Amino acid sequence: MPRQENTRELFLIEALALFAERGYDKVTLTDIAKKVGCTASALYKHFKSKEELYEEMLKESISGYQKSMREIHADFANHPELKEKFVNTSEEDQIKMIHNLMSVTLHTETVARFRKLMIVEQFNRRELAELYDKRYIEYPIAQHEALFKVLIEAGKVKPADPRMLAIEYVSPVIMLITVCDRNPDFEEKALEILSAHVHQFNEFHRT
Amino acid sequence: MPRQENTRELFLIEALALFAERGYDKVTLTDIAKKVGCTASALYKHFKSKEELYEEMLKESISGYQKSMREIHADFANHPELKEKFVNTSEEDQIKMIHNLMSVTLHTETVARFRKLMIVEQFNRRELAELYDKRYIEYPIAQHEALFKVLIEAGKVKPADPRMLAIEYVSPVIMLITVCDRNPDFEEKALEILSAHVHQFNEFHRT
DNA sequence: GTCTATATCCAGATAGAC
DNA sequence: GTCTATCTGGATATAGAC
Repeated sequence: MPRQENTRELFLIEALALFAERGYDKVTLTDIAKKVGCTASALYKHFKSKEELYEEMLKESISGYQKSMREIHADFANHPELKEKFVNTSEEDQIKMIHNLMSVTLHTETVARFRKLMIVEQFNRRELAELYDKRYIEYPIAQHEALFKVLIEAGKVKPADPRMLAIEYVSPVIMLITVCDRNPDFEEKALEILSAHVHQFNEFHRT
Repeated sequence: MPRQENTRELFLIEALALFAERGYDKVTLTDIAKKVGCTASALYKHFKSKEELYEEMLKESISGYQKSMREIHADFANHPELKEKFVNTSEEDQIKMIHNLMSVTLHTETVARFRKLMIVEQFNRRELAELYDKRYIEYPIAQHEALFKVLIEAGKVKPADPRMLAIEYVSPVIMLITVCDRNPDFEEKALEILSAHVHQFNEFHRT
C-alpha cells in the first residue's frame, strides 16, 4: 500500500466493523490490516498494541455517540415549538415515527455495529454496559416521559404517571430491537406489532 | 487428582461457568482444568477438543432447558384448575408472581449463566439466538396471551387483542431482566417499576 | 509509513509413563 | 484416567530495509 495519512482512521473503522461482527478475540491484526489494505506491521506505527487499537476505537465510537446526542438534545431544547407538534401528532404520525426509529436504529451501519459490540462486550467492560443502558433504555424513556407529561397537561392523554406510560410505550420497541438484531428477518413482523401496539396504547390512554 | 468417574460432568459444569463469565476465547483449558481440579491433559480423555467440550456443554444446557420447559408445560396442561386460580388473582398476587419470576430468572445460577452465554454468543451461533428468543420472548408472551384470553372471556379484563396485551404486559419485564443482567444493583429499582407497571396496567385494562 | 523477515509467546493438542 | 514433558501452530509484536 502506498504511504498515506488516514491509515489510522481506516484501522479504527475496520476494527469496529470486525470486532462487532466476531468479537475481539476472533479478529486478528492481519484480518484488520487486510481490510485496510496493508499489513499488520503497519498498525504498530499508529497504535502500541491490539488492545490500544481497541481502546481508541471505543473512545471514538463513544465520543461520536455523545456528540450526536448533544445535537439531538440541543434540537429539542432550542425549539419549544416541537412540543406543539407532538401534542397534535396523529396515530399515523406516531407509527411513522416509531417505524423510522426502528429503521435508523437497525440499518445505520455504524450505529448497529456499535450496538452489537456493546451487547457482546457488556460483561467484559462495565462502561459499555452503562452506555448501552443510557442510550437504549434511559434516554428513550426520559424522552417519552417528557412527551407524555406534555400530552397529559394538554388533556390529550388520560392522567397517569408519565414515567410509567413512557416505560410501557417504549419497552416493546426496545425489546423488538433486540429481537431484530438477533433475527433481521423479523423486522417486518416487528413493525406490524408496533403499529398494533401504538393503536392499542392510544385506545386505552388517549382521551 | 485421584482417578474418578464424574470428571466429564465437572468439566461441563465449569466450562459453562467460565465461558459465560468471560466468553469462549478468553478461557483456557488450563483455567477450566484448574477449577475441576486436574490438568488440561485430562480433558482429552473426555473430549476431542476445546470446541467439542463447548458443543457438549451447549447440548447439555439446551436439553436441560427443554426438559424443564416440558415439565412446566405439562403442569399447565394437566391442571385446568390453574385457569380458575389465575382468573381470581389479586394485584398483590400478580406482583408477587412477577417478583418471583425476576428472582428465579436472575438468581438461579445455571439459568443466569446460560442466559449470559446466549447473549454473548448470539451473533456467533444462530441456535443460541433462536433459543434466547424462544425462552425469553416467545414463551412468556405466549403464556400471557393464553392467560389474557381467559381473563377477557371471564370478563375480568376489558376486550382487546390478547396477544398485544401480553406483549405490553411482558415487555417491561423482559427489558428489565436485561438491565439487571448488566447491572445487578438495579434489581430493587426494577421490582418497584414492575409493581407500578402491574398497578397501572390493571388500572387501564381491568374491568 | 509500509514492507519482509523474524522473534516471542502462549494455548491447544499429543506422547508416553504411571 | 491422570500426570509431565513436548510438539505445533498461530497471533502479537519487533527489527531493519526501503
